[in-house]
Amino acid sequence: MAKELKNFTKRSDNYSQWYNELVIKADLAEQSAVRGCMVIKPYGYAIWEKMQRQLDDMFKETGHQNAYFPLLIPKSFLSREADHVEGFAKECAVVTHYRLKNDPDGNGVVVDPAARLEEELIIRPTSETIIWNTYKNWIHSYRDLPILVNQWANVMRWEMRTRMFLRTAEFLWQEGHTAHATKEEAQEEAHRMLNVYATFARDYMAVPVITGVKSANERFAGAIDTFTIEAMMQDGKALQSGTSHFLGQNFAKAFDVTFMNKDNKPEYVWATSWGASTRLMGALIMTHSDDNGLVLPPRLAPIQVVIVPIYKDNDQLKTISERVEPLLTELRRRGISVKYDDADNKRPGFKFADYEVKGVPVRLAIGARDLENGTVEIMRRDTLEKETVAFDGIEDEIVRLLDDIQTNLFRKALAMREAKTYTVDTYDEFKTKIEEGGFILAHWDGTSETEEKIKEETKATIRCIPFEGDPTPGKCMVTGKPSARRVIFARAY
RNA sequence: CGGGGCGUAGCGCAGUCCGGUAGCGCACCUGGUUUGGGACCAGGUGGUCGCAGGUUCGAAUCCUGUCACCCCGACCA
Repeated sequence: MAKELKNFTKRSDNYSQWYNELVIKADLAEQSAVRGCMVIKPYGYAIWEKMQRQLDDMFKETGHQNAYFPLLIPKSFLSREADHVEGFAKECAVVTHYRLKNDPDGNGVVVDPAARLEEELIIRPTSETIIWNTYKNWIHSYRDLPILVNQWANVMRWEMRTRMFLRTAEFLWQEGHTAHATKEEAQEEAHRMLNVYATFARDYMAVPVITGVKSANERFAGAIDTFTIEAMMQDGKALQSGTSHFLGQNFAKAFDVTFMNKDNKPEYVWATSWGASTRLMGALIMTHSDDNGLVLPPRLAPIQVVIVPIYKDNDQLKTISERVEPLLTELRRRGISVKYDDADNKRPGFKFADYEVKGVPVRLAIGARDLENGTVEIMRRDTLEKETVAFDGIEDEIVRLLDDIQTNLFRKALAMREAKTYTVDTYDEFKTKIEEGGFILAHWDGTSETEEKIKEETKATIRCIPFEGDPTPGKCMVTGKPSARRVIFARAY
């Protein structure tokens, strides 16, 4: 076993440390010089780009268009919606000046006190306020509706504790902001976009998610309803991976956005917003990866197939390259991203280990022995199984294998979640079980007080009130009061 | 903001208790041999020891101050 792999922290030893090392060793990202911020490296960004492209296609298919709004938001905008301020005020970065000058004492530059802004600007923690301030000018009549806009942007939330991809001070995301003439239409939109996220998670990330609605405590600041997709990581903790909000008329009222309906009566506009961030990268990493490094689902892998030649001299390399050339062309023709790594400054063993850490789904190795026998060695990253197969017709085998890996990853993740999902009826049992990690289905009386008490005593929160699953009513495990149905509890990231 | 830790070469660390010429591994450079699971040998480059004071003939080491960063809590996607 290779030196570095031996030093690689195991999932079972320290899950957080394993995650951190993985992000760095797989070349996804690193800590930046700025507190709580992250540098996304080219390989990590390539994965994000694939996610972005796919999500963007799905947004377009559901009738949305992209636009861009400013990074800076006047402070007064943020205070218009009461709950919204409450939720974000504590974590906002604020721009107070617009100029620097040379330090009179000769110590570089200082903020020029003469250049103080009359009204401070907030670096957006989310864009509802600036967007609704803009929508006011866009919407006059029911004929202007709906507005279905999405923005790809960065936002900043000054978190006290950060972790790469899962919680960084600055993060990349998309935020959809829609405006509708009726309540029903807005509610439908919020559900539609939640389903887009759930489909994306399932079909592309191979991450099974539970869809549901958040309790009042966990609701987005300013929303009437927050819908969520919740995923389970391998340590049993929950990760909120995307949210969709039904905002009612809250922002329309705060920013005075009305339209004339068909009856020539003014009405407040109904709204939704929905977002998914680079946190999805964290979900992807933590769901599939193992003690050998990253494991990527083929549909999001920047490199789906890597081919490593094994040779003793240039003549051999030349023969192998000639053999491989038509295969590269054929795979690319089929839309498979393939890398032929004939770099001479790394030995094959190093390349094997390196692509494994980086999660490349399929690896081929071809050497003199294979040339003689008309074979090639093929390895799949998810199971690490290797076999030597006929070179002819390998394209079909690769296609089949990529497909199989994609399904297998989802199946494994789902099996893991099911194995760690428990149904519990008493609070005592709950307290024991929560220590093991995982999702707990339990009855809850629907009050914030009970939820708060459970959170304080066990660190577990209600992840969501699921849309699917057993809808049978019962009694709250804490208070014994009536419960409409079981909800999902877990400790969360 | 509370509680703990750390700061020494690009990275990971030892040296600090007990002051005496700055060390190790990885990486990097040169040459050679290698190439089917992270190669080996030989030689070499690279450090104001976080910063500022103080004690001392002499400080990475002792003292005072200060600044970072990391981990555990409170906050959160």
